[in-house]
Amino acid sequence: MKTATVYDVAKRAGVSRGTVDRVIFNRGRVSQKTVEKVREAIRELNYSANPSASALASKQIHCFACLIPQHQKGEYWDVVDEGFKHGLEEITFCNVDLRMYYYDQNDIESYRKMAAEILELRPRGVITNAVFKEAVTEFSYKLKDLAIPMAFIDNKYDDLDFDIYCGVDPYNSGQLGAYLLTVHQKVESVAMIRVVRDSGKHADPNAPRRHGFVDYIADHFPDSAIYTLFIDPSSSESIASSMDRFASAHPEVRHYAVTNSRLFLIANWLKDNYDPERVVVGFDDLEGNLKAMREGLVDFLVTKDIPGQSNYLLTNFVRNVIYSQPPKVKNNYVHMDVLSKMNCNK
Amino acid sequence: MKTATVYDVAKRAGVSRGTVDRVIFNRGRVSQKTVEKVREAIRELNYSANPSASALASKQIHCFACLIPQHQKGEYWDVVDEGFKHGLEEITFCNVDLRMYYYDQNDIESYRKMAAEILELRPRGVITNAVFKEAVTEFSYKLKDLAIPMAFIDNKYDDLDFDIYCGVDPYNSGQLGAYLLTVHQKVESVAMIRVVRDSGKHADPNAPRRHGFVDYIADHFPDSAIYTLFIDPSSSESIASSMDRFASAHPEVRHYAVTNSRLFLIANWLKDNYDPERVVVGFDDLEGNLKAMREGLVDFLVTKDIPGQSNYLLTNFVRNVIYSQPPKVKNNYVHMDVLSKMNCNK
DNA sequence: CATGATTAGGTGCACGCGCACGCATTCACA
DNA sequence: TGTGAATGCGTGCGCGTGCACCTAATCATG
Repeated sequence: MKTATVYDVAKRAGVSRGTVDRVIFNRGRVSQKTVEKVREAIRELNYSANPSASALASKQIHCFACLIPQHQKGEYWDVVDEGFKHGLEEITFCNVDLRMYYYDQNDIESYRKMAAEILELRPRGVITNAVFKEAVTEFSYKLKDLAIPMAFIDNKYDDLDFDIYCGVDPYNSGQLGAYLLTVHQKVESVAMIRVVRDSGKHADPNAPRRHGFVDYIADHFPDSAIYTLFIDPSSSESIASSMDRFASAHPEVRHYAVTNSRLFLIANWLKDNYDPERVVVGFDDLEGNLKAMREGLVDFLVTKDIPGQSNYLLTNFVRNVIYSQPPKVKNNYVHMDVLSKMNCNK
Repeated sequence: MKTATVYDVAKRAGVSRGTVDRVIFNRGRVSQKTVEKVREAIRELNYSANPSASALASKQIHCFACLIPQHQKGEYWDVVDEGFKHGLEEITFCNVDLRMYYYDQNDIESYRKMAAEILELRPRGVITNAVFKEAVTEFSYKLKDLAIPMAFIDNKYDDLDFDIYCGVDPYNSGQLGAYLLTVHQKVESVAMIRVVRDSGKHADPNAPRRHGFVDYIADHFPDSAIYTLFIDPSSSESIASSMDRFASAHPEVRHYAVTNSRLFLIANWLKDNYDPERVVVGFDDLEGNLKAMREGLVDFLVTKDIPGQSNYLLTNFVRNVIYSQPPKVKNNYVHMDVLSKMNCNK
């Protein structure tokens, strides 16, 4: 079965190809009556542009902007970034130019500054994550004024307007971590390791995951103690001493969970203080975390396909925007994956 | 940066576009010297055809054939099939016609018959899985004679010629299943449930997985007994009675593994004879298996992205064949995934 | 050496679309 | 009523390929 072309639509509507083109792209210069005739013909013939021909003919470069946290090599957002790069390659034929912008997770003003730059760029679409409620909300409203669609990656604010989202259900991921930490066991006390942050400024993005974790433990082991332990990522000596202090204060604790993505920070301590009885669970398959797992220091990692997620989001978002179609699924909750020493090699 | 076109290649090689075209598609009618000049120019300019323009210009329909086991709705190969369908949609602009052929897993002659039909069709490429060593080998040789490339899905024969493979490492998956069955526990005896087959005719495709499972148990629990229990998929009453018989003969066994994909066959028995102390592990996220997991009858499922795997294989294979490029990675070992009650909802 | 077949290579067109340009007709306003 | 601007619509070209068709040179053969 042959698909309809602009020419078919034009013939059916009794106009020329140029007019059909103007209607499709809302370029104006068409009378209301004609617009409706053309729309009708498009609907009747179920016309949609041949993507190959579009890409070939259009010399226009579709500019998209992405605003995510700045990061070091190997960190969580670095892997997200890779996924975007990879997705970009998949849609080369769409002539997409993806501009990356990075903000400082501890500085809401840096987010605002980058957001302003993006607004000036007037891209066809924007991807960002949910961090500073206030700043993201402002940004979202301004984008809406300019009719620029927006997508959330990794986490989102449900009350804002966005086209598409891709990420895991963080509360559920916390529950899964707790399940794996305690499966087939009796548990009396659990240590939950957090990273100190300049937390006055913004909501901790890991909070929902932590809540899932805590709720699961409380539900299934109501008599168990949950200790929270803060470590400072900027100093490895301070990490070791924090861990030492905790371990000697609570020698009975065998179950450790790191609810953020940086389990690798305590890998050295786990190695230097190895205890075969200890159970350790972490999140996200960063290279450092995987290394710790291969060394037998970690029992389970809860993760997901991080680059796959950003890849998926980008390619779908771009397609939606370029061909002005609504997303098939707005909220894409990615599948959580469990890694153990037996399946942690890519 | 502009990508090179055929025209650029032609200019560089000092020939015309038509000659470049003949070289790329091996249409002959070009002297050896010129062929090399053109190849050289292609390499230097890192030329690859613009997929949009190719798709637009080519009216040719690329016919591919796929030969996999016949199946019922919801079974393993049904999910594989879905992945192919989905992949086909992603590459609509490539004008691919994928013809599906199905054989009877218990009848090597049915494989031969379908293979013969495919040979007559002369497709651009063939996808199949490794089942009947003899028949697949014959098929592979005949395809090679016709210069038709071949891809393996799910499992493979390493000594045959194929372009690309996609599947899990089955031995490793068996090990992972054993690990999850026994993690954090002392194990004295294990039941391994198999499906009776017309096993004289062909090698059991699940053998490597079973070996991985058995080896892991033997390595980590040398004193543990491993019992093998056969069930007959065609009769649910016989399944129940087999299970009953085994359970009363070996009441001490708490660890059950189903090493094929049909854990769902014993779901009813597990429910009717529920034992909170029992640990159950299975393979593959078929709908029936997931249902059993949601009902709390199964502790872990080892699986992978089944449709994703076939989708990936198809899209890459087609691209390789159409643009006559070698695959980036020939052996694609897909990541194994662990499902528990906490992450078994899509 | 004549003749036809074969080999090596070039050229033109169509694919479906985006977009720049061009040409009428109508409208606003002096 | 004349004139320039705005409106409504049609046409032609080019994007990079694939492929059918054409030409010139070479070769085999009697």
